[in-house]
Amino acid sequence: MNDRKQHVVKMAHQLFIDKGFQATSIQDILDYSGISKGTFYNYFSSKSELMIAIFKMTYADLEKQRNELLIGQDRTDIEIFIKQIELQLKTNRKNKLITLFEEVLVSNDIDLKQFIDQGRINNIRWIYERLLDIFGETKKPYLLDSAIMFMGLLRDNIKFFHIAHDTNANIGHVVRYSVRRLVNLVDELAETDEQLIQPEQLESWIPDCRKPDQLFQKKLHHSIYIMKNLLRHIEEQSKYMELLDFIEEELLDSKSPRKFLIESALLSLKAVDGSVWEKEWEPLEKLVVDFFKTEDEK
Amino acid sequence: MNDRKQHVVKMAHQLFIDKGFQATSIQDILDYSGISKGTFYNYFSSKSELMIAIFKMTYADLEKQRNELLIGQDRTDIEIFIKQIELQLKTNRKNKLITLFEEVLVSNDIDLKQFIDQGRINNIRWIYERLLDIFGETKKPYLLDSAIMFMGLLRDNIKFFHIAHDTNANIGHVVRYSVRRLVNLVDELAETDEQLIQPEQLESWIPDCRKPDQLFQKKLHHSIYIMKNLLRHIEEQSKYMELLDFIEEELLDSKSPRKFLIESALLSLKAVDGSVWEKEWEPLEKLVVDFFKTEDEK
DNA sequence: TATATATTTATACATGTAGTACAATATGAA
DNA sequence: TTCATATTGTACTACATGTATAAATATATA
Repeated sequence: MNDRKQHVVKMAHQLFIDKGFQATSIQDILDYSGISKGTFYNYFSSKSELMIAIFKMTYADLEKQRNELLIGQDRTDIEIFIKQIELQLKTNRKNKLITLFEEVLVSNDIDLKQFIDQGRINNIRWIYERLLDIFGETKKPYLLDSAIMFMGLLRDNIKFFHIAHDTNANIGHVVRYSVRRLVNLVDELAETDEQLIQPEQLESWIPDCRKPDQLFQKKLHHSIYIMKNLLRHIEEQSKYMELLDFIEEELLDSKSPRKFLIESALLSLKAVDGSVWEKEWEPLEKLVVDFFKTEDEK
Repeated sequence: MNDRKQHVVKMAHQLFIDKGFQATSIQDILDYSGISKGTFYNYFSSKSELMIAIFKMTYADLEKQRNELLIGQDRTDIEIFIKQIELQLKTNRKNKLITLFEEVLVSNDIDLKQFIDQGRINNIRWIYERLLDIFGETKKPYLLDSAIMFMGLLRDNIKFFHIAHDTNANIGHVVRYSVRRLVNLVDELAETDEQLIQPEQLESWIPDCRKPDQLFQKKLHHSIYIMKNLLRHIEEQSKYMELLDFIEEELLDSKSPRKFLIESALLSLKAVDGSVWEKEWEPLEKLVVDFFKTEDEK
């Protein structure tokens, strides 16, 4: 990434921190960083992509600092873990990451959502592995559950502590309180031998080669789901339902989906009236086109 | 709210559930519910206001169902609490409330944010009070912390359980697992005598300093409800109904209720005949007087 | 039934946003 | 200097929220 681009990222991040993601327009970013629209879209294909760049940079930095805390230290020392969590919280606060996450999670941008979700899962995984360091193999079956619940209770403790005391200080106090709950949690789970989610599940959550495919699946399913709902009050709905089902099946289950059949089905579907319908039909068609484009490249 | 308006709310809610709040344009709502733009803006001043209407309706319904579960039951029975939590989760899922909350929290609409935040705090308070029923006064100092952490860990348990098993079923299993953690949490906090946030804090969260407190709201609503019933067999009832509605709305929803208008409305209402009526009119007037007295003190 | 009042519709309009297209211009290395 | 690449400026499309208003329609009342 060149200096100029880096500069835009920095300026945009500042604007996002000050005004929020949604409230910052592209024009704001252009003015604030002194570039033209053309250059912006040369760098990033959208505001979302710029956001991803910001997240990536911030998280790379966090990870680096986080690992530095471990250098030459005892991995089983829970005090180091506490310091790492505090670091993470401070980074979050400094960069308004939580707020930006939330904003972004609702921005109708599936790619961006995917990115954030993956980030969260990575974070859970990091905590899980640190807990494995600290509590040892014997507690392993309970540590994914513990990691998940720890993140949940920590987040809300921070949130409401902040509301109650209206201060950013004393975060350390909240972290220590929450970690004590975590320790108790692990002990109790081991004692009663209760497990909600197996740590092995983590492996299937990690990004792998099938990920883009899964994303496509999700998008397709979502699109078709919505269109089915729209059909509810339309005559001949069953015919169109069948067409939609056929497209989904042919694309997801068939080894070599028959392009001509799917295109014909799409055309028949286009005949349905209504502007809402039309607005939903288009992305479906785009999905199909993209599907066959990448299919040809293989 | 008249039938037509109700119909619009219903159709819009469906669209929000299917496509999300942001992704649904006003035009979509117009098409789907078959009204014109003029009518829409006659009903609601914005999409946000429509959203508030949806939230209010859904939550009123949830609260009703939730209380019905308690009728004739033992408040200390944790099984009832579990049923109530499950009900809440099901309502959330059915109405995509979590998603809509998140969407709305970033919509640059202060009133809407305020509304949602208050709703969350109310929820915490409700849980706190139920925990007080279940665990008793002796555990009181730890129950607000417990309520907060319970909400946090429950939410994430549900979320990741859903990711892991890709199913909406077995919510009950997750709830029970989480409630067992809650019980252990309360015990442990009492044993080690640790406290993060004092339950007394709740009181300061409830009244948004500009809005009347809940007790006042309840009293007002009750008083107006009774008076409306009395009006049933009286001529010009609709005029008086409107006056009553106006008073309630102006006192509860307006940032700076117009004293002169409310007093004038009260005077008009006094004109209704009947000794029973008079007996109900007086407490209402007292409520209003008290309201403006405390308002002036601020 | 006739008339006044309120509601609803249809349409045009103002404003703001994201993103595209493209010719003109600047920059920097061979 | 030349040539490829980066950048700019401007115009354009498309779509969104929300306002304004005259005309049509429905409702209540006398």
